[in-house]
Parts: sequence; structure tokens; C-alpha cells
Amino acid sequence: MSNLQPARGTHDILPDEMRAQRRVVDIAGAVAERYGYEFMATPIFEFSQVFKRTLGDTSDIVTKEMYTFTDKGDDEITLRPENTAGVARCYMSQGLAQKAPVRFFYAGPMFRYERPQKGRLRQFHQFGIENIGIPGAFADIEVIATGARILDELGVADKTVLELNTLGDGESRDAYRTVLVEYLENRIDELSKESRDRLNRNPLRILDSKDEGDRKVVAEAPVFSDYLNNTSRAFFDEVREGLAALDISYRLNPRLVRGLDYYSHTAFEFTTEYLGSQGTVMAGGRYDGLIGMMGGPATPGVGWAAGIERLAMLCGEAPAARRPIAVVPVGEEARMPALKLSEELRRAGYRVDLGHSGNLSKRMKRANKVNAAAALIIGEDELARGAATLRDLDSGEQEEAPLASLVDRLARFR
RNA sequence: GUGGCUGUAGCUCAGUCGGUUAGAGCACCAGGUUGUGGACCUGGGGGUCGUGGGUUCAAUUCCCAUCAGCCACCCCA
Repeated sequence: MSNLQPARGTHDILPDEMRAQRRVVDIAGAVAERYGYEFMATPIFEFSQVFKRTLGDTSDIVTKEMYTFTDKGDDEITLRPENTAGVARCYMSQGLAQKAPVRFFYAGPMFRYERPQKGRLRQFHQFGIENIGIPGAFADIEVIATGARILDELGVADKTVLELNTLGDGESRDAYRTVLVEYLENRIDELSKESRDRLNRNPLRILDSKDEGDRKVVAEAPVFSDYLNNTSRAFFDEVREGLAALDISYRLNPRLVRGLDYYSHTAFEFTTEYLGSQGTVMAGGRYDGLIGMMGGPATPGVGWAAGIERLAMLCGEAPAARRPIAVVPVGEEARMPALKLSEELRRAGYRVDLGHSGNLSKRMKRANKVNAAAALIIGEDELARGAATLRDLDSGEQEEAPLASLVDRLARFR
């Protein structure tokens, strides 16, 4: 058994779970389209540089979580740990600046070498949207609104909370960073070991530490909002105004810091308390610096990504599979006519379960097991009359119907 | 990567203070019903008790290691 196990942190997705995930993607995609987004995909692997250059040398994702290997052509390849960098790369290599602004959504597998837990897999799936080319706050507002609308239509809005923060522009962040590091250095012996390590690499992260000692120090730390310049402040105000206008409620969380380096201004997360410590269900923000970091022209962008598994878990029970019509032949001479009838019904749009063995009783059992809405029985008698027996499997009522009228007769079971 | 809990049939779980054929419910298969499913009845198949090693006359049970899942940290979707 041991070597038949799927690799650590991966798992098979069987139909029940697949339906749940598919529903998430279908609903999210349908909503995203209403907001002007179009479905697209980038490759599952890219040159490692795509991620290394953009996600930041200090991020955990780059430093310890990437699936990177050298392929037979000696290229250094990485399985994508997220999709924003890939979309940005695509934006440049496809010359999409010509078509800016662009709005894309994607769905697919991502890979991160982490210690697995429920809701945290090494191969997991994300649905995300990217809005590239719009510098103004309206883009941020619409991006958040798209996410909120999706959560609402999935029926999980009341299980999630939107947390919002601003990271300001580069100037504001640099100014704050300097002051913060200075403050933290003065109280360095009160900080946890992890936070001391983070002090140089990524001091903003310390604001989000769960360590008690750290929290005490953080509580008295200088506040970012005091260091926002006018531009950054005005931007954030407009975002908040827009959310208010759309009745999207949120909770300001000044400690909300995105893990990746390319973010600026708006940062947000939809979180839930129903999933244990894997509570982030959808997260994103503005990444005006990203395309520049990849060597392209300064290009604004906003987006978010959502964990499909996490959303599906939040949604609870998977939707039921579509109920088929069971076609059951009786006797050898009915097999071929049953095959032809099945084909005809399928062409007409029905889902058909054609049993392949067993007597009538066994096939009826199977019809029941696959949750068929109706059974069509064709045997010698029916064949002689060019008809089939149509049995409603819920009520148990049955009648004989001429083959020619079947497609219509079945309409109520569609 | 750190700390902890768990691992017995396809699933959910009993059980063995170390002892001979390891159980239940559900699921599955067959029959009761060779032109009628769901309910019911009868019977049946399925486990090297996660894997490897150690202790022992004897290990599914104790010990160690390992793998996997889960929880918290970490990180995040």
C-alpha cells in the first residue's frame, strides 16, 4: 500500500469532490465574466526566474517552498507556486499592453512544498483574477467587489470577513520601514527569535506575529497610517469610499501584510473561522511594482487568488450529480436496439446509463443505484410494438410509450 | 522547518492488560424474485491491524525508526 499512496500533500479528486470544486469554479467564472474578465491560462511551469525575480528573495515561497528542477535542456524550471507572476509574464511576452487594460481569470493547480494540513496541500488549486493596466482605485474596488460577489453567490459570504489594509506606495513604505526598524531594534531583546530574523529581511511581517512578546512590542510600534503620504492616503480613502458605496463591509487590519514583495497600496483578505488555521480563503492586492520588476514598463495591476479546495470545503456538501435515464434491455435481441436508443437520447441531450450486464432485476437495481430518474425497459414485447416501457423511478408509475415519442415523453426527467 | 496526536476491512469505528480462527455498522457480491429497483430475509467475499526493524517462547498489542494524515506554530490560497 505504501508506494501506492499519492505523493505527500497531493490527493486524488473523486467525483463528489470534483463536483464541489467544479461548482466553485463555474460560479466564480460566471461572476468574473459579468465583471468583464475573460478565462485564460498560463503554463503550469515557467523558468524559475519568473518567480524568483518577482516574489522577492525573502518570501517563504521562494526561499523554501518552490518545486524547482533542471530539465533535460538544462533550463531551470519551477512549478508555479501562484499565478500572478505567470500572468504578468504573459502580459509582456504577448504584448498585451496593446490591449490594456486587460481583465483575466484563471483556475488551475499550484505547487508549494509545505507541510501538509487540511486545506493546505502541496498541489492545490486556485481561482484568481487579474486586472492589469488601470492605475486608479476603481480597479481595486471592482476587484474586491468581484470577490465579494463570488463569495455571496457561493453562499459563503456570511462565513467570511473582508480584512483590508493599505501598504501605501514605495515612498510611504520606505519611510515607515525605516522608522519601524529603528523602533524594533531598540526593543530587539523583547522580540522572538523568528522576528529577530525577520527584522532585516521583512520587518513588516513582524506586525503580524502571533508571539505574545512580539505583540506587546508591536502594540506600541509606530503606526503605518501616520507615514502614508498624501497620494497613498487619497488612494486608500477612495477605495474605502467605493466599498462603502457598494455596501461591502470590511474590517481594517493594519497588521495585514502580503507575503509577496510586489504588492503596494491595497491589500486584502477574505478570511473565515470555519477552516481552522488555514483561514484565508481569498487574498490579493495591488501590484504596481510587479511588471517593472520583471523588466517591463511600469504597469499597474490588481488582483486576487482564492483557494478552490478551501472554498469548496466552506460550501459544504457537494451538489448532486445529474440524474440519468436508465436504459434496460431485456433479452439478447433487445441489446442492439437499446444501444441505438441510448445513443439517440444522448444526442437529444439526456444523460443515459446503459447497463451492460445482468437480468432485469439486476439492471433495475443498478438504475436505482445510479439514482436514475426513470428507466426505459425494452424487451421482446416492447420491440414487437415499437415501444418502450417508461418507468418513473420515484413514483413507481410506468406506461408504455412508442419509441418515436420518447424524446418528448422524457422531457420531465431531463 | 518545530512541537504534538493518530494510523485495525472500501468507509466509520470497536478490540487485544502480549497468546491460538481480529469484530460491528454501512458499502460490496450472490440468492430469496429467470419482465421490474428502493425495504426486508439468508448467505458470501474482503484485513500480512500503515511499513521496516527490535524485545519476547509468542507482537496487531510493547520499544525504535520510517511513511502518511491531522492539530498548533510557521506560512499562506
